[in-house]
Amino acid sequence: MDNKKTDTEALNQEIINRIKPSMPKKELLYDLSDFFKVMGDSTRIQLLWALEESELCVGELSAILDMTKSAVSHQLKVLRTAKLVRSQKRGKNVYYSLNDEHVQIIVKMALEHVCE
Amino acid sequence: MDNKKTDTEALNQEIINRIKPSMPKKELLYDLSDFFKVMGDSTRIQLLWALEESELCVGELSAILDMTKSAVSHQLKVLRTAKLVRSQKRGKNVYYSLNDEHVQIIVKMALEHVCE
DNA sequence: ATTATATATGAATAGTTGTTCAAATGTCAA
DNA sequence: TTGACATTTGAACAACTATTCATATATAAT
Repeated sequence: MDNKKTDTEALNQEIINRIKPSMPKKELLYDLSDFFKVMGDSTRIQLLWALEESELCVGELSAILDMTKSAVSHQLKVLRTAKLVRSQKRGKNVYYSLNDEHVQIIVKMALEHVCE
Repeated sequence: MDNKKTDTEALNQEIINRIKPSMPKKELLYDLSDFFKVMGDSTRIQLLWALEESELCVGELSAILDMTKSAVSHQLKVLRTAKLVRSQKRGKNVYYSLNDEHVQIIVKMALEHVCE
């Protein structure tokens, strides 16, 4: 009897058939990678790092990071859209604070990975 | 006596002076954001996800992800450079496996954030 | 040696992203 | 209202990234 496939390919198929259905669905996949994309910028990490210490307004964050208020505001919008921070207007200022407990733990984990 | 600054700016300076020195150094910052950048791609997340189940070669990964072997190989190189996977040549195949325990925990944490 | 298979690589391209700049909005004080 | 301050926004530009395609390398079998 003629096996259509070479034996290397036969070996593959078994494990492929087992793992392929256990892969995450597209939507979850995008949500996951989008989350990491948001974390994958040094400006945004600095913002989260600072906000871990205290609620801060845009001007203060801009002074702490040594960056334009505009650049900071743009990045805060990204963090807000990702629901990682929340904002609250008080007078002329807009105060930002952390919105998610997971983030601090994830950053800590990443630190352990990076510092080894 | 003449205060050079308005009172809104005076309020700022105190908190800025406290937080600014506690910010992470540039190098750590880049290491951190580089790590998240690597995770911030759905193809690479799929690769890590699959490798969590078993050691796999490029052809198998390419079949599981439904992607070109070339594209998979390119992304595996990124993961290898980031030391998230390691490779081992056996015969004609190159087998990849996870190289870091932190990653699985971090992905799990990110999942919890994303699925709420 | 030649052929087939497995993987890696480089160049090219299309798409995405972060910062800057200028301008708009909103808030308070005089 | 006018002016000063705080923040947001949109457009533009440069830098980066993921995939494709063609090709190169390496291993095994004939």
